[in-house]
Amino acid sequence: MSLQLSEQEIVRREALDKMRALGINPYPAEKFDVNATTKEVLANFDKDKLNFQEVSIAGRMMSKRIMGKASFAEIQDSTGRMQVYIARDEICDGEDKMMYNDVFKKLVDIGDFVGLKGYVFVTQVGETSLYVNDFKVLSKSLRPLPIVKTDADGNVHDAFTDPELRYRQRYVDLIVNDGVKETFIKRNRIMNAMRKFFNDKGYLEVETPILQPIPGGAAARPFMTHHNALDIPLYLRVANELYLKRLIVGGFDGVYEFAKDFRNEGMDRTHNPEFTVMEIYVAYKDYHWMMDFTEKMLETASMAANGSTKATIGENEVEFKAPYARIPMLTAIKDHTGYDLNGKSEAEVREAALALGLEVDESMGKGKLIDEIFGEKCEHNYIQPTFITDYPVEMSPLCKKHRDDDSLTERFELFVNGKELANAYTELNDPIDQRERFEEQMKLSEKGDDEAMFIDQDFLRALEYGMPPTSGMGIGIDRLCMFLTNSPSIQDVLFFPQMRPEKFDAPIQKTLELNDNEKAIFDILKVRERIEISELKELAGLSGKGWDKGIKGLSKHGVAKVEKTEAGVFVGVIG
RNA sequence: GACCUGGUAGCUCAGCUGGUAGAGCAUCUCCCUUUUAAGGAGAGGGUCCAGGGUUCGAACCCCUGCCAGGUCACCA
Repeated sequence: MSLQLSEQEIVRREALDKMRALGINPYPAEKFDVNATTKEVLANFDKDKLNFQEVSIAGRMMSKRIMGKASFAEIQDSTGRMQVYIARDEICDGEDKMMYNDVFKKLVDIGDFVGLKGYVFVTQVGETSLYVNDFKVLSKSLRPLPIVKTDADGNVHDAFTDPELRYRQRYVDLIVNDGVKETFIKRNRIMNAMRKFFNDKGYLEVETPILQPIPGGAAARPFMTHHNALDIPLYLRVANELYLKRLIVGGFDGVYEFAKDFRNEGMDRTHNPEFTVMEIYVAYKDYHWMMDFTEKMLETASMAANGSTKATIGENEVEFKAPYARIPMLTAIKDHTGYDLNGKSEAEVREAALALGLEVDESMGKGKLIDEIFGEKCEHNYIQPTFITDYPVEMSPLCKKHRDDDSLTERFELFVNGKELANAYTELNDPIDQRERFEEQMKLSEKGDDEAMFIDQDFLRALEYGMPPTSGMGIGIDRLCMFLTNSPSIQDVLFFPQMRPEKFDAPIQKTLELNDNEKAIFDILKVRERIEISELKELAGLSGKGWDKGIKGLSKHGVAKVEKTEAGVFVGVIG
């Protein structure tokens, strides 16, 4: 081990050894009984009632202010931080002042876990604090934490802000940055509220396969993997739609799943290769019903997150209170471009797209063109939650045709803050129509569309047994959390966003400037690691002088070592 | 994938037209029983992302690469 340790890391390792030398276990096994959190104490302490007189708290030491025989420190637990007062003669019995002078003052560092017992009081300056009379080391921290401070005016000093460090070392981000935990707690509250909303209606939470032989249910590029025992390719799911509908065929009235989906596509502020989607399917409903349902669900989620149906998203104030505007797609296009595409031919739609300055190509059919116009000219305008309804049939191969117009489908997407949040259908349950739609997807695939859907024969078989009229909806949980926590990047609502793997330094051959002789010898040693000296000399093929200089140089650099043993003289690499 | 910006001490950042590295906090030493981002005084700490090039001399200029962030494209 030739780890490059910083001065501060060395100091902490030395402190660890000194603790052990003093008979203090820096990593004790036994439990430490906690009977209060800092949050409870700060919220409920009343100096007239004299409550919290036998308090036991535990957490990380986050600051230390030593003033001779007494000190102030801050302890951070899962709920927050509070100040503690530690006086030498309180934590040390009799003459032995080791616990204060050595352990607390010198060997305990910022970031160490400690357990503290004592009573709560208010200092002269008016801060509720713990008067410590017992002090125990619970776990030593070997790396220095960034020290983030907030002054009386709320200004943050030395904030830990580098996004790369924050995402790669989320644990540090969570320790030192206020508000990070809150985002993830809200995420949990949002999902719990949705779950309760569904369960209260009697819908069943289910789990369906992530490893799928056919990645169906969405137009997206899948991740591929391989199962050894079956010797078949498997895909990570891009959606769970087709499996959930099979369950509706099977007789459930409502099923839902919070699912991780995987798409092998680009990454940016709103896309992570793995992401969470909630999909729900309810029998005997249509997309109008689903709009009512979605509104109420979001109202509930917003209340759970923020205690309000209003949410601030960047510059915008968004109102999640139902009902939301419902605008057919062609109306939206007419509103924002002036073109009425109702009943127009593909050629006419293409003309309109060109006139609007869009890039179009021959492979784009009418549906794709309409979608393109909407995406470019309309989408970003919908800041307040808005249902855009009735999409062209070509764009929606799993959606039932519109009851009044068979060039359209009974589909809606919900837009919030100019971005798509949810997608829903009156589900296609006509197995013959479904087979034709899949076949159209095949044609697209043959034309070169690499995300056209595969034909899922088993799914078609299931539909042939009969699926009740059903409405289904999918919502991006990460995006919803971004909105409800006002996070500008998906990375802020994922604990561990995908990053290029970090390279950890290989300790060997760093900072070393080897000359040619040294290099010739070292190249052999890298492979052999330990080798008899005369064999090494022969393999290196150097002149007598070159050999001599090379091997001495390597020893001096500390990368190789010559050892004389009973069995002969050996050269080994020093890791 | 294209373009823009950045990578300097544990953290946040300075570093001018190139002259061989600086601050605050953290760390270490000493002094001090109630201090509020910070008690006082002093000290140590750096492969300036990596590799090449230009130059008497490079953290700085040029080239290549790595990593990250942003914008766009692709994509729900």
